Amino acid sequence: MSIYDTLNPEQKRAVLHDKGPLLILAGAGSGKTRVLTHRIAYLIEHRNVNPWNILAVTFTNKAAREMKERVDQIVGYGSESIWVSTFHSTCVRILRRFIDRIGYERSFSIYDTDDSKTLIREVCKYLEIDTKRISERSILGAISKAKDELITPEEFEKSVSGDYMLKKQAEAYKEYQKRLKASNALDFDDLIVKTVELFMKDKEALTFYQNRFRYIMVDEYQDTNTAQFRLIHLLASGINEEGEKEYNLCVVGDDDQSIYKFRGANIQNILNFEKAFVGTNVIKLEQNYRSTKSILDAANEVIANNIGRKDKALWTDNDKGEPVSYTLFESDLDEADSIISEIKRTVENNNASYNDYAILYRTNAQSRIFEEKLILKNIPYRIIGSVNFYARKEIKDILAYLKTIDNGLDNIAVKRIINVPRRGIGLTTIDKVNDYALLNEMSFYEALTRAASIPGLERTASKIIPFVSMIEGLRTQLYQENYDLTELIDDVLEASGYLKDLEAEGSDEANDRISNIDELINKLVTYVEGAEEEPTLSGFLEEVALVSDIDNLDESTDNIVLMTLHSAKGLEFPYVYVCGMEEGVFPSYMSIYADNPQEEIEEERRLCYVGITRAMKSLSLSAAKHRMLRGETLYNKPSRFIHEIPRYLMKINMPEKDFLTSFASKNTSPFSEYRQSQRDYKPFVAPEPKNIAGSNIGTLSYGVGDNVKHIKFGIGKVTDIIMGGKDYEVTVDFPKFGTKKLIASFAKLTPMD
DNA sequence: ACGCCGACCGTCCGA
DNA sequence: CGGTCGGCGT
Repeated sequence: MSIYDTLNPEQKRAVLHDKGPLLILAGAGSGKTRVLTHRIAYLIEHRNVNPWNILAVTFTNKAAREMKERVDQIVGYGSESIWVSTFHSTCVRILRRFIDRIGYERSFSIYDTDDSKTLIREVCKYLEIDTKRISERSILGAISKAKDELITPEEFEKSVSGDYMLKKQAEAYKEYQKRLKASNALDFDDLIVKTVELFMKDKEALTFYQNRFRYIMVDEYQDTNTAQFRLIHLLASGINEEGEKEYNLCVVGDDDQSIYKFRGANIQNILNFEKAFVGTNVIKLEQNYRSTKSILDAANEVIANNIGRKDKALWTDNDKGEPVSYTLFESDLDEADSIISEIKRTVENNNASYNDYAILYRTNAQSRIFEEKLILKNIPYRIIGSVNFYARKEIKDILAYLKTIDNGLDNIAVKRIINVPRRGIGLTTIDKVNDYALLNEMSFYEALTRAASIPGLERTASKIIPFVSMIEGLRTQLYQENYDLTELIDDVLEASGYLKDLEAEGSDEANDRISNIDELINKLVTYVEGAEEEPTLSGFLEEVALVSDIDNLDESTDNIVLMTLHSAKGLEFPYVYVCGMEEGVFPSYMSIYADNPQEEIEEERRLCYVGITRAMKSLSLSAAKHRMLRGETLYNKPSRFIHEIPRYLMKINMPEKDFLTSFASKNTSPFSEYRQSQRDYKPFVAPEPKNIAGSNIGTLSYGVGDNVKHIKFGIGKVTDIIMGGKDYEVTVDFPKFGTKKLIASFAKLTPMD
């Protein structure tokens, strides 16, 4: 009996697939990680593939780490030479070696979103862009979108015609990119873009990696953007010994779990994979090993409302389990309170432990209310993602010191710390130095070194010089032999006076900051001790830049975990609570009022599908009749996604008639009718209660008077709904086809808003 | 140069 | 609501 005998037939086919492109459509919980790891093992042990020739790309460090561990457990030898890493780390590794070929220095900095924001702010100021009219946010969004699509500043500029806003965005993109280059820095998107650029411009570098990566696996393929697709395509297009292109590319994904369109994910990458790679083998993994029947059925029913999916049907041999629970609370406070009390009760009755639970929500802001209750009740918890450790001020400050030492061209880093702690160097001084630097085409830091000769700085030069010599001193130390990186951070804290200032302050907040800095020191020590190669300052800084909060999730700690639905992708929990299931919250109002609501709502629905399929044993959904958002009370009706789950799969914790009428209640959004109604007040008239009788066969998403769409008859108006035996009979007036009586479950009528 | 305070504002998801 | 920014006084 071999390890491959434990696989189901489809899994086995995927694992034993030999050469050529392979697309694995892996439904939620269908054991895709298992397939990937076994496939790697199979290639090494039975196809004599050198582990060195395998590249596996994931989206998070956590996924990469887990894959490494699992491969290690089943492969006899050589697992350490398999290259398993995220898109971004893969690119950084490649660029650290070859980026000088496209005109950057190999010690480049990586800018995070904060740095990008600071930079674009400078750019807007320089270009005199009125950020009231064109927000920095929208410019950054446009730049990021362009980069995701591999559009250069020059191409962007050419593509815009008369539109003022686009013209300004093009200008800003150009200047932004120029300044990144001057700072020898890459933003997150650049990591991919510049690697593609390198491969396009330098055949030698490309061939080097094509020869190295003979077998490529990509996880979560549905979330790749155009740039990432291009990267993978380039890498996989190597020539084998026989002079042929083999495309030994195996991608795993699920179009139903594509939830990152907003950051450029291109669903066509998975939908058109077979066209992009001729001769693709497609394997569907449709057996779910994770969830109960009830949970899986609910997920299937919800996602069935999306059109244009790859055809697949997830099933399970698992027990039916408990029905999905749904509760409509009075308020967000009740919701949080009740969910936490319920968890506490179950855990205290020894029926589960805290780390069996996840509370999922649409937006990070929703975590606060839970956190307050959890602290109050003294329950251990962990919130993923709300405030990234590395986004904290004190951490960013210390890192800026390290970046300045590492890459003096990094203007954002230097400017951040030039007056932190206070050295009496104010804005006017900084502006003068900056002007001088721009005029003489040098970095901000270099201008600082010449402060004494900058006109108008005769007085403040005396404050700048000690700063420069401090940095120089630290830098010299760094290049000494046997100098330990962990000493450097201590020296920075000491020489800058940063720690002394905090200690002198003595407030709770200052003490918090000190312990955060201690934590950063710990991370540096861990890095130095665990580094695979010689630990370097650049190495530490890039590890820090590319880490996400989810990477540090430790499932063995006995905590309730709270996170967004996005962060939960790829995870599973015995008990899952999805809260805030209200129109305007989930699906978000942004999607409801978007230019293309159909498309955006479908993405929200996929997110809902992801949420539901995280649950193994029990799934609880909840909504609140009203909740507080930015100091305003909103009245939202329950989410359409609740409505899309058939009634028979749910246990509803309220009277049936309240459940049915709740969907007809008023929805107030701060961005549309609500604000408007405050200005020109119209008394609110409740909509007619929908003509739906209580039943156990599911509810309709439309009522009498609504416009609905029929696949053949088009749009019509519902004039009557009657209960007929075990189904609804719906009467609809179609302008072109007249009045039709339709059976609801067959007719598939979709409501028009 | 810097700290305080009130006005204003923006609203999601994330490596 | 909570963060940021700009004006003002020291």
